[in-house]
Amino acid sequence: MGEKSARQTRPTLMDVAKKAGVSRATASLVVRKSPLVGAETRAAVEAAMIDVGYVYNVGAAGMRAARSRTIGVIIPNLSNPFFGVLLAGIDRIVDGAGLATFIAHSGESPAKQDGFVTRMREHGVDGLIVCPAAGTGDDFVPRLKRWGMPVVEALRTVGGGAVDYAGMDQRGGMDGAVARLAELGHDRVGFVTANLYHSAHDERLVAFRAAMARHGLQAVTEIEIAPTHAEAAALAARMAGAADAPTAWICHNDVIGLGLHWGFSDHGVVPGRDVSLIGFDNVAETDLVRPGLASVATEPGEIGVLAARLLLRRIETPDADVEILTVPTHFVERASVGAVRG
Amino acid sequence: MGEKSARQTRPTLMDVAKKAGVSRATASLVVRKSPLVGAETRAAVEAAMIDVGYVYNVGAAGMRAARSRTIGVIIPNLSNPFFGVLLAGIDRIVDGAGLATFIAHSGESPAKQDGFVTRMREHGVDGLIVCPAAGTGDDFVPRLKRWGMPVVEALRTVGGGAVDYAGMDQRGGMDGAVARLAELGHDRVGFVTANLYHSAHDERLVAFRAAMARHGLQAVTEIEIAPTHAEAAALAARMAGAADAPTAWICHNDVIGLGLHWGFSDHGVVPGRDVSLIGFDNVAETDLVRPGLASVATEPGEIGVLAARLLLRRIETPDADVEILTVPTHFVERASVGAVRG
DNA sequence: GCCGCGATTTAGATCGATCTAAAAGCTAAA
DNA sequence: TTTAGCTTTTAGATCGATCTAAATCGCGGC
Repeated sequence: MGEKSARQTRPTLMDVAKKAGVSRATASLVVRKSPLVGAETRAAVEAAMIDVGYVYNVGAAGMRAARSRTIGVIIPNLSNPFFGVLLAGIDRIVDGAGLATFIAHSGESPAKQDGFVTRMREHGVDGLIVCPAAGTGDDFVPRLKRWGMPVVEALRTVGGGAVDYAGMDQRGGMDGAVARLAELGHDRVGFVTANLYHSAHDERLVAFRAAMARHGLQAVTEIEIAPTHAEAAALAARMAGAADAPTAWICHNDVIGLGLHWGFSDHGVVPGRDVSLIGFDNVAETDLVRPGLASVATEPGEIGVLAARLLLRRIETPDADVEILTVPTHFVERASVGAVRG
Repeated sequence: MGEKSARQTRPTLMDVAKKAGVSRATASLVVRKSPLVGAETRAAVEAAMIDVGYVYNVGAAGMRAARSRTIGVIIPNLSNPFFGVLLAGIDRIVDGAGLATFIAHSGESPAKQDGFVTRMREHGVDGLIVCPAAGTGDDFVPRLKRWGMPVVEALRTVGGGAVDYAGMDQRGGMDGAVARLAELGHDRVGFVTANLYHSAHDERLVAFRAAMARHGLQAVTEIEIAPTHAEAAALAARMAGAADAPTAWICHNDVIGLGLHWGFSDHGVVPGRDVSLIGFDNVAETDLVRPGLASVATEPGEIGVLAARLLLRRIETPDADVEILTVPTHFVERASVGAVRG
């Protein structure tokens, strides 16, 4: 207080230049690490920068250079740790490349998502990584491309358009899961899917049907519920006493899988003995329940890394060929899976 | 392709002004919703904006106006869903105020955290919400304030300096937990804390001791471990057979609590019957394990909302009095807690 | 008809960097 | 000594908005 009456104003490149006895342009070359400046000039400017406490102004720089050194990420649901890990993977690569990340939480709402896209455009982000909210319209990505925005889709894709994509190969893990069930003698297998419609939703369902057909099993039931622990537990309660219920269940994700586990256990149906359960995503909690929940492992962190790399490449070379990257998935067996009771 | 050979260039306020037949300055007043412009002029400009497909350039605006309409958030660990919920709370308020959020993941590393602070300053964020990484030095916040950066601490605080803070009142929930244990006849209670040193770590320990003293109980053991499921399970394995082990455990967080639950269960020590367990944070998973893990409920989303409000206020009025906000916590009983075995 | 006053509108400077194109320095060849 | 050809440095325009201070427009009162 009172030390300076004027609102404090940060030193600019001009101040640095003056201090170092060079021109603004030369100082600018130094901050950009251009090879054009002489060694002693560079040293003098760098010393001056420290001396005056210079802080680079990315905004001003980006204005002239027409790039913000900023990207945007739109995530549908931050309270799912799965997306937290994805985000951490993205951040690692993006930060390593010297860019900063805007984050937005769509809450699975396409309307909110559109709002964020506008905001990101206003902020002039250099590119966007999107995991589209369930129910996103087919025109979403084409519109972004029409605006010249570099885009990468992660985990989910909409509209089937030609756009870079980083996701997972659902089939490998699904096949492993179904194969194991077949081996254990299960022939009536149910699938529980979520009522959020997006590409991963469909892919897992399709992968399930394909794997079942491949192993000559019949899908007794495909049920769709809201992906919450409580809804899944309620479903298990209904199934616990049902005649001709499947002897094994595969679930769209671990939230549903853990919920079924809860519901069955509470009704005296022991997973791994009376019913077999398999989830998807292999989150940390699958190890905590007794018996442990078998699950298909996916690598959200790795997918984040790939998505970020794709985006950086797209920003660098906007006309590069579209690339689709998938990381493999694999079945992780735990005690929730057992031989069919006979 | 080929429609325009020139690299596409976004329309500017100048284009809008020309289209509407007004000056750049007037158009600027319209986008800023100034009451100075006449109704029909405003309408004409707004029509022109839509007509030319105008996108506001926040960067350019911020340059002159010396504010970026941007804030930064530094989070220690995105894979913990607790922080995801915090982030969602922050985002809701910040977005509502028309600002965008930069997010950074320190991974509990003070060095990475410093790097992010630099990046945020370079981007000219209007303020910062920080949940300081464990081990952050006492000078961290004072340095930020010296730079004139509006700061709010969330969940954790370092250096005890005068700075806005949004956190939780650990004592209420802790007291509820200890009171219930006393009522059930436990008199030997252990506490498991984490080896990550930050204010919340200390607060919970202090709250534990105070509550124990208040209820005339003795703290048999205070153990410090790495906060992972596996470490906690290993601890439980060691304790399962130990003579004079506590009859009840309270844990720094649910990760440790769930890990103990796992370890005890695997060694035939049944939570709620042979030992009582209480966690902290009341994450969704406490309901999934059998018996359910009792826990102290905290509200990360609510804390995020408060932190965001504090920051917006601080940005608005930099000289406002420092405010410390805490949301109450409360004990949530589940079957992992039971009467001491006689 | 002229003046004053509130309501609108505007020209021009400005924010802090980058870009372009040209100037200045330097060495070595003619 | 001059010149060609580097390397290094620089002046000045520029990005797209906001700000300041002044100009312009209407309109009622003298």
